[in-house]
Amino acid sequence: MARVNDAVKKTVRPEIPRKTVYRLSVYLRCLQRLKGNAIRTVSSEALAKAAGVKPTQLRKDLTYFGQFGTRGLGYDVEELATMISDLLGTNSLQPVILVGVGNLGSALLSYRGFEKEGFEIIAAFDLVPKDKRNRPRPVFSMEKLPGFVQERAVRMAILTVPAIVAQEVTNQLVEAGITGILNFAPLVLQVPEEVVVNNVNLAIELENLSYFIQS
Amino acid sequence: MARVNDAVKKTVRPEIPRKTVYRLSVYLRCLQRLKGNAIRTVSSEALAKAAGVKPTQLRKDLTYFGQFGTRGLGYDVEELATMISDLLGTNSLQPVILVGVGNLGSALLSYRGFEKEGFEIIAAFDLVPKDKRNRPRPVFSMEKLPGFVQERAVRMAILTVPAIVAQEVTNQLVEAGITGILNFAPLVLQVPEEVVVNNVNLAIELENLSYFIQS
DNA sequence: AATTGTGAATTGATTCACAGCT
DNA sequence: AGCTGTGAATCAATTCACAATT
Repeated sequence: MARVNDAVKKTVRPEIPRKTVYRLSVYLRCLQRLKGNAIRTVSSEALAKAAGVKPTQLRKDLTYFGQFGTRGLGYDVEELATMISDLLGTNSLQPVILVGVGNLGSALLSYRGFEKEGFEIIAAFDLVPKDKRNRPRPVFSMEKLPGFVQERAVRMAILTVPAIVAQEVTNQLVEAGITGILNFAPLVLQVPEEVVVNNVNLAIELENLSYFIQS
Repeated sequence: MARVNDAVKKTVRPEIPRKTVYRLSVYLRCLQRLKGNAIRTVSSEALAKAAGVKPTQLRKDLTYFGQFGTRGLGYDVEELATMISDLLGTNSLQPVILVGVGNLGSALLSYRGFEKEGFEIIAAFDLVPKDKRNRPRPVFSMEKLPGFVQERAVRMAILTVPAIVAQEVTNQLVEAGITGILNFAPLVLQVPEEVVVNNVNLAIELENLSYFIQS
């Protein structure tokens, strides 16, 4: 069976490793801290140490996107922070919706930690209408979702529904135009390839710890 | 510069990739679902599909720990689930404490999703005493922590304190005998090497999505 | 003198290909 | 015949080593 298109090779995109993009976020946090301390310049060594990686890894990560340092001197904190922020698309506040207002969902709704990182949960959706007391955001019924997403041009959703309905809700989200899903349901979501899913599973994180602390 | 101990090779431990251990948790979830559906036997192909990986990866992952299948037949669902659960140390309910009862901390405290996965948050700690209403668990002041951890032989902690105090609190945890930390604070914790830290950072997950959904 | 940027080397993870059981 | 288990091959990520630059 001859491989007809061995030479075709996906397409030209530089293909940045996902881990590199994660680390970019970590670097950004460190840079923000430095900026807060009025530090203007940082070497790859110092920044890498703060981020918990090796200096060469930091430099290699950055070269995927260009050259940002000055040899003999290091990186300009402000400038590097801006460039990473631009890259990640977090310079402007991004609207996010949350779907599934159960225990964890409510929890995340009242957690304001996202805002200073460039994200705002602008609305939540659930099958069953929720008690309005103590809710910092509107909770709409699911039928309102498609219209809302379109109107407000929302692209990202936090999914905190029970596993049994997660795939179905995901289909609705995709249908509505959501292209990024932060999934807390413990299952593997099937999505078209233009949609990105990041999974967070706290039980799995605990299990993982559990394994590594044994003996 | 001759490499004197090229032959020495760390030590004998099989050195399981961390990603393999994560996937073990995913396999376990899938097996539990199968078990719920009264399915007794599964092929690497079917299980891998459910877990969102390639069959060879599943098989390779398992071989780190031994041989569990029957050629021509597949794996016994029950048996494989038990062996993974044993391996992860989640067959017996594990006590976990939570430190930092702010927004996210309270959220996780009221989230009961851990229990059916083998973990129980048996107590929470905070610097400032908390309103007791609506709290499903006791919230103790930090001074009580060392005694509690020792008495109840707790080894794992969920850390949801503000970043500014996270390192200091971590030191206290390590001092008290905690060896596994699930860290939600957005910084890199310094710990002795026998202590394992898993980081969960929701803002970073959103940022990462944000990057990948661009254009 | 200090520090970046980067090909080359190395290390690690995944996938292939098939031998070995049942 | 079907499916696992695994060494070898491939692919990807990290680290090294050093040339280039300020």
